[in-house]
Amino acid sequence: MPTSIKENYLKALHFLSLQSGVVSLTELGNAMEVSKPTVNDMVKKLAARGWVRHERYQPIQLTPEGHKAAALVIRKHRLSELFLYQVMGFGWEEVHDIAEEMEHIKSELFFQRMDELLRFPVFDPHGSPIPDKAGNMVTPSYQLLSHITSPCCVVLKAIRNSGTEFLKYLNEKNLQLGIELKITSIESFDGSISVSYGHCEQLVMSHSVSSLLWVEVVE
Amino acid sequence: MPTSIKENYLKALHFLSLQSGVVSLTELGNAMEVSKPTVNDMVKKLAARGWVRHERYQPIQLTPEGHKAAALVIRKHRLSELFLYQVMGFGWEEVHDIAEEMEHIKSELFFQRMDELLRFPVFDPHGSPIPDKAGNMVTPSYQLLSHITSPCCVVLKAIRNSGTEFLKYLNEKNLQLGIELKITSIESFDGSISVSYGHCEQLVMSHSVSSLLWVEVVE
DNA sequence: CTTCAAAGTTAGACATATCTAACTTTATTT
DNA sequence: AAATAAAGTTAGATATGTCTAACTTTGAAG
Repeated sequence: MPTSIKENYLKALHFLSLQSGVVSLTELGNAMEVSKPTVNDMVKKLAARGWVRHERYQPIQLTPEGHKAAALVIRKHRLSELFLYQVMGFGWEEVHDIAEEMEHIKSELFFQRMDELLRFPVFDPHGSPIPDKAGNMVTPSYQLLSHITSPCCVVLKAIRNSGTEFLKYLNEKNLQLGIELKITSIESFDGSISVSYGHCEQLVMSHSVSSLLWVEVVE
Repeated sequence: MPTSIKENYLKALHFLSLQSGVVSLTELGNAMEVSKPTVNDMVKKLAARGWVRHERYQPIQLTPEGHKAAALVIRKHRLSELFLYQVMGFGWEEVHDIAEEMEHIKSELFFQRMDELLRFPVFDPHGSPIPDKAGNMVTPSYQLLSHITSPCCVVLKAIRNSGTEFLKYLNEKNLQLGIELKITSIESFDGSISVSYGHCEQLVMSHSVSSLLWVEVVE
């Protein structure tokens, strides 16, 4: 049985290994805000349970079982977020922190009922895919708004960061998932992007904002 | 901050001290299913935090702060039970175990929203009172069905034990809160009670069943 | 191809929550 | 009042998750 601390290590390993597939001890330690010896010990325990592969001085890799265990925690997290949003009426900027606690509830019944009530949803309130009971999730091929190189129309599909502050910023600007953004200009020197949408004539987004928004180009 | 383990000790202390106001180390150890030295250590920690009063070789007593801390955990538990029952559609026999996990969620926002959605309820699905945010709860003056001495009509108001097995038994017999029971006879030698209600002509309840049902006499 | 900083490991420590075995105190029983 | 069982305490051990300080390995730069 993974303790909730081990579940958090698994989640961190999952997200950190998205790019290269492997994770360094130091990276994991930074993500979990613990020292290197702590990570080192924990990685041994995770390896003993078959969730990671690790050889001395080598980077860490999640095993298929580790990936599945991580996905099932992420499933609980994202189902919780959607439940908080849809059933309990929380704002999308409030759900992450509460879901961070709910994801460690062990009762399978609880999440099964949630899943049913929400009609087996595939996306959470931030547009992230919800893994199914087997730990599989869809992998939409969105692009980061910051990667768009020429003016076009895009639809906002997902938010890369579910931190409260950033979501509050989006609320202020009336930016919700599904909204259509018309890109009017791209400043190549600082990467800022001007968009218009809804009742907003022009919003200039810095690169640090546009790099957190997943979009889909409208043909 | 009480860890979830300390919260469980506080709950146990609350329930065990209902009768006499004090609790022995041994009683608490039995309730928590831990050894006496473990209880002894924990009691020192609880005392250090001001939740219990304890002198060597003397019984343990919750302080007012301890009582309040316990009541706030019980509040989270009972709110969760009602939420699971009313909003999520669980049966009253399913909610206890899930609420046992939910009660340790720290987010105040979560329980505040629950409270609002449920319209500030005063009783959980088993008829137990829900403490308010200050830790105060109503104390209804019900009687145990097993204490009734002469045939009369009573209304089932609360269940003393929220264990799954007992509640499933009540489900089978179609016994719900609010139902009116006509007591037709009382066997003084074994304490069994015959009742009729709803579509049931006669049900003979053993003392062990009737001593778990809180009722109110109908005038 | 040596040097050296970054990455990783080891050793030893601490806090929490638990245990068993042995000892002390309290209170009841004769 | 002495004996004794029950209740409570102490001592010493274990598991988990964490730390700092010191040491080793790896790999990149000169």
